[in-house]
Amino acid sequence: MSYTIAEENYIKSVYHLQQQSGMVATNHLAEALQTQPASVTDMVKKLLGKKLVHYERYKGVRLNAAGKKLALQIIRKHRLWEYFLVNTLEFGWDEVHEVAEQLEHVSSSKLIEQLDHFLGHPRFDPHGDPIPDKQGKIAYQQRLPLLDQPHRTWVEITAVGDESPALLEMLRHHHIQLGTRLRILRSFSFDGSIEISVADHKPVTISQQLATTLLVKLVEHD
Amino acid sequence: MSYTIAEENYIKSVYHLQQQSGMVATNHLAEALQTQPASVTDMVKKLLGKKLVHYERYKGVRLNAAGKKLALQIIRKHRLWEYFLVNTLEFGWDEVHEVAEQLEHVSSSKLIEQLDHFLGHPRFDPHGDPIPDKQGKIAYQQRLPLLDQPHRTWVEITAVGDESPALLEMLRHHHIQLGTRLRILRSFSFDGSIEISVADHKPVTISQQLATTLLVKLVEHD
DNA sequence: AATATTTTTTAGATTTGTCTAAATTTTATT
DNA sequence: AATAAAATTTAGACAAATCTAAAAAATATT
Repeated sequence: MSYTIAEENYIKSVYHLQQQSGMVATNHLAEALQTQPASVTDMVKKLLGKKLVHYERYKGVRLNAAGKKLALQIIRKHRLWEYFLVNTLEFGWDEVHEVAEQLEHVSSSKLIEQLDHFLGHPRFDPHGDPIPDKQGKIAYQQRLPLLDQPHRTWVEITAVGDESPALLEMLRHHHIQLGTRLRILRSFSFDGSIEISVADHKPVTISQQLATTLLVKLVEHD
Repeated sequence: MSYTIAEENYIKSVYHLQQQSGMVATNHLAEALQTQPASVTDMVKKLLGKKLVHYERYKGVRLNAAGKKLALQIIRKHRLWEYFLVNTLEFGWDEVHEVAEQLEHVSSSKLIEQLDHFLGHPRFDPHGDPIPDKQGKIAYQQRLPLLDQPHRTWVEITAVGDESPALLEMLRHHHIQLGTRLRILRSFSFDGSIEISVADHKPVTISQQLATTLLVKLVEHD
């Protein structure tokens, strides 16, 4: 079976939306896809016909096993291409989404497996989101807001909460990227900002907003 | 201006067909695109509306300057992706066309320029066809049938006449690829086959058909 | 519980790219 | 030059994916 670009985009959106709310509402999907609720109803019926979703009138959609499998394949392609764009073609983080949206719809299993091989089977994309493997299996990793972490404990950046150029600029300024190790030294109650030390550089202060956007895992540091 | 995949495929086909016959016939295009003549007429009118072609009823189509420019951009993308698939992702020659047909429609000028840079600005694709540069300029190279070349003169393979797996298998068997140097030692009138020496290996005999499919340029050999 | 509001679906229309069948024009043949 | 054959275009239809406006169902409010 092969699917149209529109179908694939719906499946991907349902997947992302149902991570939060078990059943996805028509209006919610319409907003995510920047389309009209009536169009969503039409397409959902088509996906039901193709046995990719569970659906009952007025109740919402949910992927079935086949739909989930397809969603993971598409997300795998999207994130592998993002990794390629950033690591091989030297794109910035903030420039990859739109292009990956197009590349993810190219259908060739050989292409994607060879790309995966060439890239060295990466498990996380440039934003820290996991890349499903060929079987759809996802590697999990802690993604805790930096702000909530205990002081003086070493942590490592695992993901970022948004993909904006503004955040990228900020992180470059502070020499922070995925995998960077740092720890909180103290926090300021005045504005919620925190003082951190990145690797072995001298301490710097970052805003509460930034500290909330950075996601980390706990690490043992030597 | 941006164009649909269908429009891009028509433009590309017109470009290739008009290389031979100045004006492209409706039936000819229909056959190349595996569609009906009536569909071609419809689309050609649309391309006329977008000012990409010259067209007169019952007379045929021809690209104008804008159409040619677009065609060269698409061909550039197609051939750069083919080069990538063969040289970076280790595809065989004969496996790339279908995938490149999809990749060529991804629209992002940054993508294609970064890809070109990563690949080292190749000027010829894996079949020996020239890759237009950013401005649409094409590098020319001799493409003479090996069969017609004078005996004992060194030549270099510049292109191949088809993209079949069968030809690829044949060339791998003889250790021949693009850039390989060889010369004709003698020819046999019985079946038109020729004896050649490839690089400094011992002489082998190849069929007339193969010798016609291999395209070469003359080189000075030391 | 009745009514108002929101959400969702249905009905009917539109655009893109295609099709078949019939009509028209061009080209070839007698 | 008349006629036959081939090529091309027109007319009308269809599937995919979307839209707007109206109807129906579910939810919230009084």
